[in-house]
Amino acid sequence: MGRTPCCNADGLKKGAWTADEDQKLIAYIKEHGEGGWRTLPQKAGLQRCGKSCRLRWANYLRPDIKRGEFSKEEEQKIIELHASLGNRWSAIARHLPKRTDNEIKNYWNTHLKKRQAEKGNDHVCYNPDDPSSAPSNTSPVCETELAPAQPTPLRPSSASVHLLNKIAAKLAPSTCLETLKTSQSIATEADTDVVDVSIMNTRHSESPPSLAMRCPDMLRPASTSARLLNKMASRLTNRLHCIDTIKSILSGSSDNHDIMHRSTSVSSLSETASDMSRSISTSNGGIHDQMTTHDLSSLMDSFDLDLLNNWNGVSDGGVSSGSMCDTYSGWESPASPLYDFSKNNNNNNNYNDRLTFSGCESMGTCSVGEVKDALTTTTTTFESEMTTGSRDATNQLEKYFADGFSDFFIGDSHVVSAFSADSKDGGESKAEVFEEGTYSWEDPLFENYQPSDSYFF
DNA sequence: AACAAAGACAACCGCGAATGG
DNA sequence: TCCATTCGCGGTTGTCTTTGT
Repeated sequence: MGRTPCCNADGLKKGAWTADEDQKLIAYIKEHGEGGWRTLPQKAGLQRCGKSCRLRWANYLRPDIKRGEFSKEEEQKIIELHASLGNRWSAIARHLPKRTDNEIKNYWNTHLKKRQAEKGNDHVCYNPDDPSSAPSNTSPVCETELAPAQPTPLRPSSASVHLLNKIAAKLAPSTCLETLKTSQSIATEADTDVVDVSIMNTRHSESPPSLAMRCPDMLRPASTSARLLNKMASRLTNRLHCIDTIKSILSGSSDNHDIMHRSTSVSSLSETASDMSRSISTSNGGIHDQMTTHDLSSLMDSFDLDLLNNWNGVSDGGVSSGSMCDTYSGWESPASPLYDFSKNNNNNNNYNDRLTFSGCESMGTCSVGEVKDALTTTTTTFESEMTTGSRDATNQLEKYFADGFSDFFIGDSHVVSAFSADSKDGGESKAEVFEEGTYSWEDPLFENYQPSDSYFF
């Protein structure tokens, strides 16, 4: 089939971007989010092709990009990754927080390539298609092995918790319960303290045999409904630090067999929310009490947030629109000695201003302020997109769940809903199971609903 | 000071995979 | 299932800056 040119050259500007163009692009994306690159220039008033806009945004304007000198650690990491992955810059970039593939590529070509050649490292030109070109002490690493599934912290607002719970509840089938039960029993055997969510991953150096390993069918590619949600997730959260969390939540919508994903999704929500809760509350004692109320708005108030002025995001994992299942095959084991919140529930600990998160290698560390930004952007964007229905993806989602979106009645037997935890639950996260029936968030007695069973993470 | 060469990096191009009607 | 469209990726080019002569 013929490929249409990415843009009509007539009247479209090329070359260096001006500050004015940058501002237009930033303003548009701030308001409407990423995506729809083909129509974006016209809507944003830019005489550029969509592709140019996307590149400009992705490689230069995105707020979560770290620019400037590469550190020694980053250099070393690039060298190591290049030895394994070759010129797969996007894959390499996933391991370097806040660095773009283009930047890494340029840095390699202008600095490291020559240096490595001078050192006589023969893997400079490693070709993944030609294993013989690989260095003797390394072996080609497949994408699914190296690509980090990057759970990122999310602490939704109370409203967002509801929204996400609605989705999680709608998506979670009764079979999810078995996974939850299984994972809980495994965890009990392995660690009576705190269940690490990585227990449900396909690869974690210290995990017991994962469900996925025992049930390969669980990792089937996402179906149409999953694609729908993938699209929505990417539309809604491309620029967000919490993209992977939401992505993992939403990716649990695969139609039939990927229980693995679904259970991971539910636990990811609660796990990361719990981590976020702990990390923020322990790093800033002044807001701890507010966190226990599940009311993020008060938390935001305490930070004196100005949403429009808090566009300084943090790294996102990037969206690979078609590889959700691939990239969610496992959590990356942190290479650096990140603080493991899942093993430390002592809220009396004193933390530095900068926070680190277990299992979030791509994120590295971030400050309280960055967490705040991520929360702000995530919750406001997610809620507005969900509630206004102004975007295609949202419309599609609402259509998809037209029959009772506001309820969380699942199938014909159970309801599973993931809740973020607070101190009342001992700092843990839980999934609750309700007996058969229809439940409504709008019900004033909602808080009195009694689950028949609860599972803690 | 003038010019050329090299370096650095933003931006572009084309391909292929993913997506959706 | 087909096929037009969209998007992401990796290679390459263009342009500006720095360095050397």
